[in-house]
Amino acid sequence: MHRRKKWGESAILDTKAPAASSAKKARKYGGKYGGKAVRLPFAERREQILEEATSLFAQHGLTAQTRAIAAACGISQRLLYRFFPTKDDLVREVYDRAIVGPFRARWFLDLSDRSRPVHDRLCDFYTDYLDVLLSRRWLRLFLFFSLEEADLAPTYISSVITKLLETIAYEVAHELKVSMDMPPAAVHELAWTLHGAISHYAIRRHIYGASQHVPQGIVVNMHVGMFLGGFEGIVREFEKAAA
Amino acid sequence: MHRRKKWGESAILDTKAPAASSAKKARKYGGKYGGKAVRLPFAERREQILEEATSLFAQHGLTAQTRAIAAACGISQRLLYRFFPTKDDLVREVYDRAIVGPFRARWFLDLSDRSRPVHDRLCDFYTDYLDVLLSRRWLRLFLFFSLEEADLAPTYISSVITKLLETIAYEVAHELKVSMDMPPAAVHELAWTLHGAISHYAIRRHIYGASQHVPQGIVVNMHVGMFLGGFEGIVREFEKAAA
DNA sequence: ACAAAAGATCGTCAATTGACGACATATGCA
DNA sequence: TGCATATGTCGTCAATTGACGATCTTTTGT
Repeated sequence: MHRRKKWGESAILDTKAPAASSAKKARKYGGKYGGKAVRLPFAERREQILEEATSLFAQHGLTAQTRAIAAACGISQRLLYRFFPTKDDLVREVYDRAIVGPFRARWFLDLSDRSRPVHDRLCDFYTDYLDVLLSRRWLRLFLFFSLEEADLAPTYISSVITKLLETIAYEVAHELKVSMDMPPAAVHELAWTLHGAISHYAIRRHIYGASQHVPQGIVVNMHVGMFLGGFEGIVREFEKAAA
Repeated sequence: MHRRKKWGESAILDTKAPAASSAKKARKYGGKYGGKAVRLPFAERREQILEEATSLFAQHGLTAQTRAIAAACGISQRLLYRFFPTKDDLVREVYDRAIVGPFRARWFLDLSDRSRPVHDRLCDFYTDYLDVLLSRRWLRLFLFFSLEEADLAPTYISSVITKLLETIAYEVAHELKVSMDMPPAAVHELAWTLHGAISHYAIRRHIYGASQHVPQGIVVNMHVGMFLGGFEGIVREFEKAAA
């Protein structure tokens, strides 16, 4: 937001909307349309719109303009409304696809595979999780949704993440042979110390532009090691405090 | 963003701009002005504007309208431009005041007070830090700035936080009597495991609306305990890997 | 070949929004 | 008292933006 952007020079819509017609507006439909866009079948065009909308929302927030999305697709703005009744419908579908969609059911299986050390399972899981979910695009989208659409984000958090936290906590407890006699909320907070630390690592990398120096593998290892190293002590302390 | 908001019913500017004049626009200046706002000295009005702007930016993002800010102050929109040449100038000053301002120099002193156990120092520090800095308002503002104004946020992170991370890491290393023969970036990542975990706790509380069940004091204790419990092992492992 | 369906565009409307010129009124001070 | 100055408002402009009626063009089925 440098000074006021000069009128007509949009920061987002720089792809130059499809020819504003050289002749002012003399002829109405002077024989031929600008008809440039290649004709695509319904489903395909719809995918393309969702894809471009996702990118633009991730870059500029949910306020990214419908005109910019159309320009990115190489189509007229009006055409968007043949696929989505309102911008809000488009926004919601982007949320379902790009936020909730990428979650992998396989993660739960791999995390529960007790034939491998839990340390390795956690490192592998978070390496994958960072690449697939905690990417720059996903994170920016998620934060924009959380900040601007308070009613959508919680859905995602509560259901899937909770299950993930419980899986992690119980797998670690099993390998360390400690019992977890604490209320569910406490179990969640315990697992959040690892999950939150790694999530924040992704946030500072992708959102704040920091933590670029130490390789990701080392960082993941450090976080997992810290978690496993402190886990038993915390559980014992919790049981002592509860007694 | 439910459906399309009806025209004229702004989600943000609901304070009804100071009387749109009952009579359509018949009389131009019909003898008396609407002159409602109490007259304030320059500096005082300026403070008020910054305060209201901060609140609105935190709630709705940096796109909150100048008209809404003016309405919140009970003044005309035009008056804002007597204090800030452009909206962008207002935004930047809000950043300096509300983001960078609240940082306490005292934190560094208290963290370095070796007459107290480092566990207590860390718990006290993060309790205060959560209340003062990682509040809902500060966090939302910081995230909006990070997402929408990529050039401002890094300033804050790099200078102050780095110093904080180093202080914490070295104080813990001193008490645990371990040497820290590792590159600065690694020291930072090490301290980030605690600082990031707590920051993320604040984010999920204030931004995602989660983690409301376990009392803050317990959570802080858990994070600090986890950090101290895993610290030594990680440092040793790092030294082994480097050898 | 030809009409209906599907894909795509033009032009425009009304609300929003940052900015500002012109004008009004209260306050302080000589 | 009287005017210069500081504080404040009105009205409006131009660019932006979601939405949509009216039309045009290509494809498809018979």
